[in-house]
Amino acid sequence: MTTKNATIKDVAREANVSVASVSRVLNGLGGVTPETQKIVREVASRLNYIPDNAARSLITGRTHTIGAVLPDLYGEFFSELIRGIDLAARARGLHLLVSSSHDGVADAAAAVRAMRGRVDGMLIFSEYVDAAFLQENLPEKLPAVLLDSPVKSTRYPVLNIDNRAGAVAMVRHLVEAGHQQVAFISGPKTNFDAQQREKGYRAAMTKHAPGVPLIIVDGDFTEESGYRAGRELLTKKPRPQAVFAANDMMAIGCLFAFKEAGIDVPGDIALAGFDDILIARYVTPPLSTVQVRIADLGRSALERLAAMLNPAESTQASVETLGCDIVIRESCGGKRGVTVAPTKPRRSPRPLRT
Amino acid sequence: MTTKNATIKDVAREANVSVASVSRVLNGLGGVTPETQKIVREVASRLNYIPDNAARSLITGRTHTIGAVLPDLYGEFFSELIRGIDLAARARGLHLLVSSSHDGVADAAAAVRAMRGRVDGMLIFSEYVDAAFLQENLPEKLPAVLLDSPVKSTRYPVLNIDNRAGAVAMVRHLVEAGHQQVAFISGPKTNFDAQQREKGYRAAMTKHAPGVPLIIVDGDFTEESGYRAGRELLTKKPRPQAVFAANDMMAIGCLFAFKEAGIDVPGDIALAGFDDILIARYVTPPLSTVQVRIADLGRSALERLAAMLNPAESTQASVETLGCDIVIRESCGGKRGVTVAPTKPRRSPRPLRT
DNA sequence: AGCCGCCATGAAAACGTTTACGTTTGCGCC
DNA sequence: GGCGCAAACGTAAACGTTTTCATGGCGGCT
Repeated sequence: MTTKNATIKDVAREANVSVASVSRVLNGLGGVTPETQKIVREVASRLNYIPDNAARSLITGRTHTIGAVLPDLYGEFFSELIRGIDLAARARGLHLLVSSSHDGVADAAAAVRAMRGRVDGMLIFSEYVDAAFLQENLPEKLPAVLLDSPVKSTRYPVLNIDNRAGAVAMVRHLVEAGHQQVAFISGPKTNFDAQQREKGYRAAMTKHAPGVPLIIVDGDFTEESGYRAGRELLTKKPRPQAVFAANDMMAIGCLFAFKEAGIDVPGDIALAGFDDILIARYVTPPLSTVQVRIADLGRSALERLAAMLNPAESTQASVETLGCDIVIRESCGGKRGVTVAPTKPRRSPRPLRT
Repeated sequence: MTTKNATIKDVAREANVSVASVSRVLNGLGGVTPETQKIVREVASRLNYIPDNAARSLITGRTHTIGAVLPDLYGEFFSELIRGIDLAARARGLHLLVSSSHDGVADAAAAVRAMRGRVDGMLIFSEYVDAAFLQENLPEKLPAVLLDSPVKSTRYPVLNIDNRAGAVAMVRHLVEAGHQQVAFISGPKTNFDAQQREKGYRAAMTKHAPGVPLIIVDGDFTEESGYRAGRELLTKKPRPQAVFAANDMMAIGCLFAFKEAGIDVPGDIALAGFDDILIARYVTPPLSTVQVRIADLGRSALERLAAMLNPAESTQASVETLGCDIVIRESCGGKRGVTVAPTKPRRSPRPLRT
């Protein structure tokens, strides 16, 4: 056993051929006799030869690595997203360089810059990116795909979650289930998802419950804000028949406020959230919500990016939108466990470690 | 704007110095006049020069990247672990190459091999690794740290969660709270964590409730198996006074079985789990459990690895163990919300996206 | 005044590949 | 038997750095 790793030269010498031939064989370029190929392969595996990626990247200009820049995501959302990306990347023989937990635009910029030259393309998921940001921090010709972003770029494809349609579907369900007065607990004003969800609520109310006054209480996506919103809603007269929160955590906070006040859910008031976090099905009563197919988002984004890397596949920037499904559980008094929109089986709760 | 990126040669030419001097300035090696430094820096930033990582790696043999090979982890555990690793890596100027969702030894082996030459070191978290696996798949001299692994290696440091001590602490708490007959729902027989937790249960019972017969029901970490175990436990005579499940999901399944049977928790029977998953505090009653500081695990592992990369810091293989805290909630009738073991503030539930 | 040594700098080798280009070989065809 | 062509293979340049070593100049010391 030598202490240094074998290089292509070692293989060439040992196989009595030139380095060019070794390279040709190992990259399957052809122009080499089957016999020579056999010998080269044998020697290569005998020496346990692995091509040096740095040298290869240097000459080819490709790294076979894609970078993912993600914000400070929590729990399921983060893990599902990475899962989707990772699986798709592996299927394409790409590696995944991750930089997560970015809070603030400077942080995100640093992450993007640090990846320069290390990746062939980037997946960027950050509320801080806009056209100027990209212009400034992204190398001229680097392919990139934006996730869940309001940016409309002619250069980069954007993949969004159809928050608006999800919200519309849920409001429609609530109204059709007999709850005309649907109140809404909004998310942070600056958050893109929150904005879209509120738009969906407004649009759906206008369409499916025309003439019913809108009730909107501010929230910020935290359980705490949901709790406060819940208490506030109980003071409204007339009391709304249903509450739709812009995310599950707020819905849960709201649920606690109702419980505390002795208000029965769904008997006295119906409740629904958004995201379908794992907890949603474990609170009492289980929470109706809008499910987002996060892993799909990651997978689609990666495939989109992979297509850009391959000059053969012609691609153009576009904004694509991934649908949501509504999941009806007891909290809104619907038929239990019925899923209304077309849905895919979802990963069931599982142990942390297998 | 040229179409190609500036190289060190461009900078050298433009600044009327040699490439060597540019390199020296940009790497802060000294031996260059302040005036020259100034000029070089100016030119470099004017040309927007970014050193090519491939070329740099080729000559230095370092990538400033570490690889993380992870199994099919779920939700919080995965995201917290990555968070810990990522934060520590960023602090050290290291990049993170992730390969997750590995099921099976072949999968893990492929992941490890694929990282060859792309990373300076590896973090390996997989129940499939053993001494032979490492011997076979890991390059001779590549530093690596093993997470949550039974492997005792003289070559690689191992970082474990102190499952045993956590279990002991919880059993002790249950017994001291007046529940002598503590039953245990075990995890998968082959799972390292599950084994350690069971050992802890056995040891603690022997020590703190000597003479009390052990009651152990099989489970496999799923909610379903916890439910079945719960039903089985209700048939035991005498009925145990407390149930300790090897993870939270089983405890929750068990809780549902008890609810269904009209058994009050904690009135009729106390209940505790392990992991402190987010759901634990949202079920009714909130679940007592053992908290694992996952982000800490990731951070420690990375720092350990970083130390190995630096030849200056002398390091030797060792097995280190990270403590757990027990978190007492209503499900075991303890003083509500009291945390017994020393604990750190934990990230509170937060919105999926901020 | 001469010498020694240090400091700033430059020239060039080295890292391990891929690939453009040139050379040999074998073969078929006239 | 000579000629040309294609297939197989080799040579060497190129990629963009870091780093070793050599060189020249300058100041201080004897």
